[in-house]
Amino acid sequence: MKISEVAEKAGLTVKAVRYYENVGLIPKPARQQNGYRSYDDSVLPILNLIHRSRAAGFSVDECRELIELFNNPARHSADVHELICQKVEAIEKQQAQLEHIKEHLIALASRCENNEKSTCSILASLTK
Amino acid sequence: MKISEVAEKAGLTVKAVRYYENVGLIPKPARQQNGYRSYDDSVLPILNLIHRSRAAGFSVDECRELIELFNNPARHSADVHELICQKVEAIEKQQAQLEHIKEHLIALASRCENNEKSTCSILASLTK
DNA sequence: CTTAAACCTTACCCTTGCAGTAAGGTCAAG
DNA sequence: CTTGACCTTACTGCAAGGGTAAGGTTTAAG
Repeated sequence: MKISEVAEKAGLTVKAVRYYENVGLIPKPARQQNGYRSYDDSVLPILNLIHRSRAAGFSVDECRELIELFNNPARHSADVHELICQKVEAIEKQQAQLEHIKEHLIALASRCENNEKSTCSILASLTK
Repeated sequence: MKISEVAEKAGLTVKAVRYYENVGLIPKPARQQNGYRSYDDSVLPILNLIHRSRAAGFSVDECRELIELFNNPARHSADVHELICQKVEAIEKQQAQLEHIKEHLIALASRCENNEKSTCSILASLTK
């Protein structure tokens, strides 16, 4: 398989696949005579794992941990469970922050004159 | 005022103040004989605006828009209101995404064996 | 047979919002 | 006189690739 083919099968871009190789997430593939990367199917589970966990908000470094667990036959499923739960907590923290900011903005907006004049209590409040 | 003084008054780092100058958010200040930047109080409202709106999730470019409105005596307060509301909508979009991801992760975790064995339906699901 | 499209390669710059560091100048206190 | 706390510019780095250049290859069509 050439790179565009694995990329498409995994739902990734060619650029991304080469990037994951550069940062060591996936092993360096064999090369054809012409220098083209030559993949076999064994890379697909890892690429799928990367694609899905990136989409689920994991950083590339966190993907690395997941891949190590995936590659480790002596892993405990509880370790994977733990990683997922940590991510859920991180997301909840982020949600709380966003909620906080949103409420602040809504409070600002509600005090706004919202008309064609230049007097603006939002700007007044933000520059104080 | 020297740079560390304005920075502290606005709750910013010296680095950040110089950065905002470089990207044109604040005007280039006068210089003392020794080359040190010399600020007067007029920069403080702008720095406060930057500090608060950055904390509220605005990008530096969005801060630029706010500053332009702040500097424009012919502004309409409705325009400021509009910017805030757009930001609120963006935050809500982000919240919805996070919620989506979180639910996905929770669903994964709930199906996990969560024990000392290596069989892991999370990894199975992510690599499929 | 030739050419153009569609691949592939490496390598470098761009993004965001600064922080860190180097290498140096300046200023006040002890 | 020296130490320490400031200040200056300038360069590098972070995340996670995207965009582009400049070139080699292959394949389908004319």
